[in-house]
Formats: sequence, structure tokens, C-alpha cells
Amino acid sequence: MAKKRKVANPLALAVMSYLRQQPMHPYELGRTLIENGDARSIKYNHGSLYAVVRQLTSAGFIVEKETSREGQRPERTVYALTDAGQQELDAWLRKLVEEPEHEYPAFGTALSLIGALPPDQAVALLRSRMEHLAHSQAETRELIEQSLARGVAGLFLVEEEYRLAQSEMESSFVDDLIKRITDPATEWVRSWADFHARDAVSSS
Amino acid sequence: MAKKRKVANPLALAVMSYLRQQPMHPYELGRTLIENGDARSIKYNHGSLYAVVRQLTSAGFIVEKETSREGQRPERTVYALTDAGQQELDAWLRKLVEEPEHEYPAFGTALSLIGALPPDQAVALLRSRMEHLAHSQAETRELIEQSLARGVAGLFLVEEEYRLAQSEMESSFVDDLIKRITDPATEWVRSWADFHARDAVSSS
DNA sequence: TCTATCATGTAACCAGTTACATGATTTT
DNA sequence: AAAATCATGTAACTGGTTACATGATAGA
Repeated sequence: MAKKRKVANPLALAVMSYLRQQPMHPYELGRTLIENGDARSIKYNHGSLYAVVRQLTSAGFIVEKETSREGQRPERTVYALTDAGQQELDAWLRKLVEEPEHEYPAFGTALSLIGALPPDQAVALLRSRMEHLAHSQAETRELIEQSLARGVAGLFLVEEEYRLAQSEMESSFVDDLIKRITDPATEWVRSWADFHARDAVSSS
Repeated sequence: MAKKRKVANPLALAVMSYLRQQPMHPYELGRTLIENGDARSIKYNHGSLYAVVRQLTSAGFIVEKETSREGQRPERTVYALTDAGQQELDAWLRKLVEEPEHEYPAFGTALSLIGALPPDQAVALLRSRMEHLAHSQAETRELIEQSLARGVAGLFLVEEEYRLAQSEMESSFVDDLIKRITDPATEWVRSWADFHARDAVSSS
């Protein structure tokens, strides 16, 4: 039974990673995350950030370094990474890079229950999905090009390239799936359609 | 701002989908989910199931149909899908099939922070990942074949095929990434390495 | 018969989200 | 000078997970 991380939210990983460069206060962490574009791969939520910072603190991975107040603004508490934090960051990141995790993408869920829709409807929806995918791919490609043009190093685009590759593979998968469903030679479509034929009759 | 679903947990979708076939009690829903293999695409947790059932009930998507007690076993409460539930199920499933969602796969997170590791370590870990991927692909392929051999209809394997396709694309992406990192012609690797060279010296 | 596993559910706890608060700065 | 937005944080709520409880059945 794999030891659970004391703090499991990916936001915490980003927080530790930023704090390794330099101590910061939470709000600044959030801004960095956004500006940096990391919020595209790590779900960011203002409220969660403070929660995560609290958790990291009580786990001993970060410490309050100083508390300063400017004028009448709320206090800004600056945090720094501890030694334990360093180690946790390193171990966690390595694990993430090395070991694939079992995940639950929404489209997987959709596919596992798609039988609940009649095949012709499923096909129509899948076609529509293809268009959505094409749009978002175009956007991602543009984002990558613009970034390169602005001189962003390739290292920071790998993650977008990954997103793009995923999306492209999904497109071809869906394309193929549509073909299979609409191909009269695919035996299982028959029973699928029959199953729904009953419904259609009884609900009319 | 997209209307939020009253009940958002994917488990709820599976529950409604099963209840459309026939009324059941929660424990049976759980068993079905496992036997059926749907737990591979929908995260299942015994406790969450009861939570979700409660939520669906108070949202009016399912109702308590009867409560029976056999011997001294705990009561079994049987639930049935309501009309509102039917509609919610249909709308939700369609949306899931039609609209790609922005997601946060763990490897995306890893890639967005991989710069925090020195490039040679990154490469070593990525190589190791390739092996893990190969193993899990072999398992999935086997699962698919065995299922086909047992006469499972192709419709119920689409989701595993999707998982496999994803994993395969990840393999080729990682393979390519390793090549780029180790290719001396890739300019950005230089600055990446330099960045870590400082660390290595200062921590010695 | 003792122990494990199945069958079924409840309750306490915790992580994460939504909503609120409030001074400072910029825009209209 | 009113309105909007930024900067910074806290607090209440809720969804989901872990842990507990308990009778029934099956293996050792």
C-alpha cells in the first residue's frame, strides 16, 4: 500500500517549486502561477492556494519567513521552503515523471457509458466533438507559435506540446470510432441499436 | 458561466445509468460497477457511493423505492431513477461525449515542472517511464483480447482501446522528448543544464 | 469453533471550493 | 467622486474519503 503524500494537491508541488527559487507570499505565488502559464496544467483556485499553504506549513515543508505590512494593506506573510520541503519536492516530482498514474479522464467515462445513447445519436455527438477538438488544437498551436516568437524557451512549451499531442490522438481515435460505428460490417453495432430500438418504441 | 451540475461526481452518472436499467440498492450498484469493469474509468469508492446516492436523492434524480430487510442484515434501500434523473443522465452524458473538457493529467503537471530537475536526471526518469508504459500497455492489450475471447461485445471495450491509444501516444511523445533533450542541437537544453550547474556546485 | 470475508451501512473528519471582507489603486 | 478592479486574506460550507460497526456466511 503506497505511502500517501502528506499533502497531495498538485498545487502544492507548484508552490514548493516556486519557493525553491525564492521566498514569496501566497498572493504572489498565485500571480506567478498564472503569468507563468502553469495554471494550464495545474488547477488553480485562489481559495485552494491558501488551504494548500496551510497544509504545507503544518507538514513542515514550508515556513513563515517574515510578516510585513505596508500601509493599511492586509499583512503579507512570506514563506520559504524548508529542507524537508526540498526533499519532498524532489521526490514527488521524480515520481510524477517516472511513474504513470491510473487516471480518469472525462472522455473515458463518456466512452464507458456511451452505450446508454442510441448509436446514431452517439455518432452525431462524436462528430460535433471532432470540431471542438479541431478548434482547441488550432488555439494550442497558435499559443505555441506565439510563445516561441516571443522567445520563450522550448522547455516551457513541452507541456503544451503534450496537450496538443493528446488532443490529436483523441481526434484520430474518435474519427476511427465513428467509422467503426457507421460501418455496417461492425457486428456489435447491431445489438447496440436493437437494445435502443425497444426504448424508442416503448417511449412513443 | 456554465451552469454547474447539481451533482458533479462521475460516479453519479454511472449510478443513474445503472438505475435506468433497473432499481437497485447502493451496495449492488457498487458491485455492478466493479464486475462490469466500469470502475476502471470511473473512480469508485465505497464511501463516496453512499454520499453520491444521498446527493442524487436530495437533487430529486433518484428516489427511495422500497426498503426491505432480510433476516438481521442491515436494511437494503432500493432506489429508482426519476424522470428528472432520466433527463439529467441524458443531458450529462451527451455533454460529456460532445464537449472536450480542460483537464489536468498528472504527466502534464510533471512536464510543466520538469525544469526543476537537471536534464540528465529527467532523461533517466523518462526512460524508466517508458518501461512502465510498455508494461501497462501489454496488460491492457491482454485485457482486451481476453475479453473478446470471452465474448464481450466490442462496444464495452472502446474505453479500454482509448486508454491504450492514450498510453501509446504518450510513449511516442516521451520517446521523442528524450531524443530532443539528448540531441546536442537542441539549444534550450544548454540553458536548462546551466541553470542546474549552479545548484550542483553550491550544494557540494 | 475461530477466523476471514462478504454484505451493508453510518459517522467523523479533512481537503478544497465558494463566498465574503476590506483597503488601495485605477478608470470613467 | 463613483465605480471598477487589484491586492490580500479569512470563514463557512460541502463533497468525498477514511474509518468504524455489525450480522451472515464460508473456510480452516
